[in-house]
Amino acid sequence: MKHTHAEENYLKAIYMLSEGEERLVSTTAMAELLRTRAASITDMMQKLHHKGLVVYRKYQGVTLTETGKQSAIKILRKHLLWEVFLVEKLKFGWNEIHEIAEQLEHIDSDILIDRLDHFLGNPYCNPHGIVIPNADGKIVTKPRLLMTDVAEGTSGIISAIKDDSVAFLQYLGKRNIYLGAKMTVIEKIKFDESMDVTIDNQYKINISRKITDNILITL
Amino acid sequence: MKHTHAEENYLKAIYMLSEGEERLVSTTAMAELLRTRAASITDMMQKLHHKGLVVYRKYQGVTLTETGKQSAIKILRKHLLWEVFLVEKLKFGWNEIHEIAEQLEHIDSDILIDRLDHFLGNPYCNPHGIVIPNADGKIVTKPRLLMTDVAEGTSGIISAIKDDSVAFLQYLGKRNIYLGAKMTVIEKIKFDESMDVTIDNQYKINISRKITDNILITL
DNA sequence: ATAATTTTTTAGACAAACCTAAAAATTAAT
DNA sequence: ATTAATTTTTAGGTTTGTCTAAAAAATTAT
Repeated sequence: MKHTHAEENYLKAIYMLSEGEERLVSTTAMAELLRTRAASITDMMQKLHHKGLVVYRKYQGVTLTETGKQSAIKILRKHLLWEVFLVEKLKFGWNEIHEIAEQLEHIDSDILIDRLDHFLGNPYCNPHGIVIPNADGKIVTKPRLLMTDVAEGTSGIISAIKDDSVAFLQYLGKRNIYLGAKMTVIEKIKFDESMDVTIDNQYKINISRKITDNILITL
Repeated sequence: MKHTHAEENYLKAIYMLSEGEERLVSTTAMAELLRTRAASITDMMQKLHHKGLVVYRKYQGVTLTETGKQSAIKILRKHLLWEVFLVEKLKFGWNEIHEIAEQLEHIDSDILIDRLDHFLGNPYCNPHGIVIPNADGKIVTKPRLLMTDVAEGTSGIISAIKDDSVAFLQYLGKRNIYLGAKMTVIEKIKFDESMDVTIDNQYKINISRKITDNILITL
């Protein structure tokens, strides 16, 4: 099913506010998030109810139907993949990407998203660490480890960075540390809590405790 | 100035139909191109006239004002850059890209386009050889040469491919020949009219007359 | 030059997505 | 348990972009 621009925004908003659960979402909460008026929310909820995308009962709030949820997840997937593109390929800072991704998420082409996903190396999550739903709408949450706690000899895929300051991002860029890269702990140095690691099995670098505290990996 | 989705489509249509010249564009021509009705065109032309983007006189057709032309060129630039992205980065075939680029061209962010342009290596033209206007709306047409006619020792940037069959595109892909690559004629072989060339000064390959007939370069 | 044809415009409607202001329902407070 | 406050909905209106059908202008044919 294809939705209008506006419908997509509402579906995504409900999904965000109910955090993937069954929780009822209130009209005012949505109005605030979407920067619109409560009356507009009501209008749209009635429309989406008729379309079978939400369950809406007057004065009670809404939940997504399974169909509606799948649509919302698809939009979210697009949003997150474009965010990865903007950061990893176009070198945007993390603060600048949301607004642009809000536009890009409405581009309608399944094959485009497939290819973008592949082009980006099938990233596990966006720069902020939010897990990207896979092509069939499943959200596979792998356990994540703080780099600091990884044992010697262990490899993992860099899947999120906690600090999003420009300084840190530049540090990472210079050392070719990027989302989706494979990082392997070669040796942990007790003295200063730093560690020697390799990136993509290629070259060895030493990263300090401050750095390891800000990198999350999936095994 | 910011325009609506629809306004942008109309501006681009006028620009396409007048081929960058002052030529008057008729209502029916636009209706056909935009797959809409003549009455809708009239409505929009009156609106754009009020906004100062076109000069419209009843029953006489429209032309773009300088402002309107600059807007149209900006949209075209975005369209063409996204097409390069789709082909060069996401490996789309040339037939599949237009529809997607029609959507992407409406994404509103100057910085996004700047960075995309840079990411793509500031391409001179789209895969079909249409020149991409630069950031300040100028269309710089460099003379283009058929590869076949290039003298030994000469280098140029691949700027268009005439044949867009899947077979040819695959041939190019395999040999790492892509839009924007630097091609240098090492030796022209009289016997079969083939030539030895290097791609990006890196490796030498031999390309037949049939190939050179389908590659255009700018010096 | 007049009639026939085609093109273009006007007039009036409609759907989508929003709004404001007032009414109704729910929730909180005494 | 009423009253007060808040939330939500309804009713009616606006803008954008589309449409159809009819009128007007321009073009082409006789």
